Amino acid sequence: MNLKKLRHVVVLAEQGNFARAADKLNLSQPALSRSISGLEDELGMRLFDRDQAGATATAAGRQLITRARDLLYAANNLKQEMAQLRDGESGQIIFGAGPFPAASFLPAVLTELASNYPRMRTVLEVNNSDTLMEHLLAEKLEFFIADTRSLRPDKHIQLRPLTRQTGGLYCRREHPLTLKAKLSLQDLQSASYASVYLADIFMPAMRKAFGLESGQDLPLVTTCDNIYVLKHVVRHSDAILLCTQAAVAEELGSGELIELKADGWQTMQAEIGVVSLARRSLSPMAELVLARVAAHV
Amino acid sequence: MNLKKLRHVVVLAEQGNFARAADKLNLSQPALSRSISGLEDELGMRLFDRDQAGATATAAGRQLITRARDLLYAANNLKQEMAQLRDGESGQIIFGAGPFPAASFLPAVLTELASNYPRMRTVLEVNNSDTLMEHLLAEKLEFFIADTRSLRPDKHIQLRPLTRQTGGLYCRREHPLTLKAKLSLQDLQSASYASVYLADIFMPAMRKAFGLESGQDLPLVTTCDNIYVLKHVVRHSDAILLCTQAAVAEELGSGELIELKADGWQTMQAEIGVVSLARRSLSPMAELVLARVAAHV
DNA sequence: ATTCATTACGCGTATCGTAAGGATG
DNA sequence: CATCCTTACGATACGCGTAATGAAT
Repeated sequence: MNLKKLRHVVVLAEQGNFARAADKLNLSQPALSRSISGLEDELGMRLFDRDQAGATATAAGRQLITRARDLLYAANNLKQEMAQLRDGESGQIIFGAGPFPAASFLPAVLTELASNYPRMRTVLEVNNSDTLMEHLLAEKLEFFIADTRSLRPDKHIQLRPLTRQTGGLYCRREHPLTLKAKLSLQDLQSASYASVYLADIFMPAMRKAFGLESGQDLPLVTTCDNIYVLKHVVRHSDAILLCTQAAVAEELGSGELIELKADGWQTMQAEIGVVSLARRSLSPMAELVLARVAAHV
Repeated sequence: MNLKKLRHVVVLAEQGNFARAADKLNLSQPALSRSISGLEDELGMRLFDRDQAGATATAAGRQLITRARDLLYAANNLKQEMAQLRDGESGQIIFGAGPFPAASFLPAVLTELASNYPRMRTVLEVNNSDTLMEHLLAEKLEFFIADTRSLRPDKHIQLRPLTRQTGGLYCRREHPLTLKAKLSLQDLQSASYASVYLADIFMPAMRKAFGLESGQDLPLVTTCDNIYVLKHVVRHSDAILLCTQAAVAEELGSGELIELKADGWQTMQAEIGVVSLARRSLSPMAELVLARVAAHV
């Protein structure tokens, strides 16, 4: 007994005639005849009485048909549900992002997803890479998008490079340093900074960029993984925001924030990539999200 | 997508390993592998992530599995239900019987069915042949068992002979005619009778048996299709019961009723048979009932 | 080397379509 | 003879098992 034969039974009962039913099933009439009598043999009962007028379901046939209808309906639903899942028309995707992606391209991606796939639930966790990695390994996230430089290679982890974002120093228009024609590393060293949480691995590079000795600390006054919070701090204080350009593109455009450039300052680059579990395939929805991300990068 | 593949998915998810799942499915491991990846291709999604540890369902896989379980459960129920229907372990059979079968072998048949097939619903309509025929043609009955002599041949009707029952005249022990050594047709003519409803077609034969002219009426005082009612009348009056011997076997055995025999009286015989629709097959339950009937005849 | 899974290949069964064969009005 | 359904027969597709292959520890 399989779904195909059940469908044959149902359609035959509806049409009351082998030829019409076979036609509707895209089947030759003898094939339908065999299919039905095969099922009858299997069940050990007549399901239809045949005569020149056509076919009429027996009592057993009628009982089978009502149940078979339910079964076929459920099977159809299942198929549709799977198709929706595949096409991102339903279902849920949980992923993570570091502060820079979350502040640059991801808002636009989420906006697009929300309008084009209204039935798809998207959950985004914005956090620092360490926490994201922890959650990924616990399978709380399907993947995350973040600066991948601090990630140590791991065979359980799969890394897909996405884009580079150039870093910079950004301050408010009224910042004292904007008055100077030229800035030196000395000027930068004496300023105070706002930045996302920086992994220890970055510290040597940062000290080098700022011309600091290995014992000296970076002049960070505000650390927060939420770029929007940092932006607020920088707009209303003399702290300088240390982040990627893409994360402040809007404020640079409106003139709210201004980039500071100093002689000898080495521009740094964030390597934004997709991090996922090596032994877990990405769901169709995840692939869909990543495709939209790629389009917005 | 078919039930077989759904079962494969469910068992694989349960076992978490192709080899064990294949074993449980009585399948070779490569066959299961092909089955799963075939379904994955069909649905356009990965359902399982594989590695050396085994197979783990993806989000889509997990969703499929929960629905597939329901579907397989329903399909199994359907199969069992059909088997029960076939074996008479459930379901309903509605059939009819004339007064003579109802008073002779049918009580024993119904008793046996009730104890051996307690989950089978049996509905018996006891009535005269004309009414039974009407109900059969309206498909209110699946078949009926009755005296078939009055039935005119009809291509829509199928007739299966079952048994003959010899007719006779039965009265109570205290009946005046029992005092006479020998009875003549004259004696019978002056008595009064109780009988089931007799079709017009029988009248000439009855008149002949009683030695009556074609104008004369049969001396019937009580007509009822319920033999038990007639028996009561006969036990408490001088009416003579005209029926088959089988219908009064018990009362003859206990001596409550006595058979009257008259010179020149021609014994009549009821032709008991099964009447069903020619273009409707009998259900397995009907066949079961008829098999038990045959054993009791 | 062992333990997973997949791919290759040959085979048997199931299912199909065409064509021929009843049965029935 | 027209209209049903069933049987016969050859072709195809599908699913299976065995054996070979691949990947990972």
